[in-house]
Amino acid sequence: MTTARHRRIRHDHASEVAEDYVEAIAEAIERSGACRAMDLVNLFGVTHATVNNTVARLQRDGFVTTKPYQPIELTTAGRRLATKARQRHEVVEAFLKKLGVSDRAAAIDSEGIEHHVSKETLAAMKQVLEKGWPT
Amino acid sequence: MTTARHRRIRHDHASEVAEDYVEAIAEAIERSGACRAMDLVNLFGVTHATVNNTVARLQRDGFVTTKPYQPIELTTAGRRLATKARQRHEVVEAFLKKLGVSDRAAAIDSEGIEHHVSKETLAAMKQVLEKGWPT
DNA sequence: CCAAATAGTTAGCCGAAGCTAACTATCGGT
DNA sequence: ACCGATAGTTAGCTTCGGCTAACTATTTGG
Repeated sequence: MTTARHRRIRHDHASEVAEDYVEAIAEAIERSGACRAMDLVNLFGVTHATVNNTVARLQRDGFVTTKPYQPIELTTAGRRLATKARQRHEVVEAFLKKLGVSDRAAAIDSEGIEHHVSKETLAAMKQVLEKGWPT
Repeated sequence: MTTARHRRIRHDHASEVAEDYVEAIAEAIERSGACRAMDLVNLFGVTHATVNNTVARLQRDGFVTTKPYQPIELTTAGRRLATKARQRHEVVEAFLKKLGVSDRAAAIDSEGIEHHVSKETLAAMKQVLEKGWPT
């Protein structure tokens, strides 16, 4: 029982970085047509070497494809994950704002929180955004 | 700018485990008078070796003291951190329940979320618990 | 009271996510 | 057309939070 809980926590953490990267890659592609490693370097504030490592893991796990000196591309699985992550992110951020939290704090907190929100909690937040506070 | 954000994320993660452990140690002491490594083994579903490593880090960082074959004790800093963590945890969990999330999901989600909730968001949640939904 | 069960320690391994340093490749401007 | 700047790669290191295996210490029950 506790083992399952524990594995969940570890796995969640392992995939958080993947979600963040894939989300960022999708955004970069939308915004500028392509995602270069430097976009991720600038966004996450890590070195190019770290971006390389992480993107290599994403490729290994089937979320992106890369060719030397070419932009990073998302696979179908990568696009799916990116969409899911962004939707969750948007709901959490909007919910926090509706709660009365400042834009700045909502932006920061939603980044951390989005990875830990279950389907059920997400649905409850969406409900509030659409229909207002519960009775 | 992004560098600061990044460091925050990394540091947050580093201290998440510390918070979880310290919170659990405080609970065990309250419940049974003392915290043995086995309590943490059972709670987190990790091996005794892992608990040993982690507790060693907690000691290095000044949150607990240990002596061979003795129960784990909290330092003042450890107790302070445990109290803070538990308060946050309780607020988040109660808030989710008030949102209409099931007890089960609220318990699980609050564990992940509590570490990412800023003072401001926590205050907003507390406000809701005390005074009801915002207008 | 002693053996077995339980608890704690130590050593050595792994993968993830960071880093620096040194290198190579590509692109732009004169 | 070249050279410097920018971008990408590779190698090797660190810490954290996991693990197994082998050991030692303590507690407990027959």
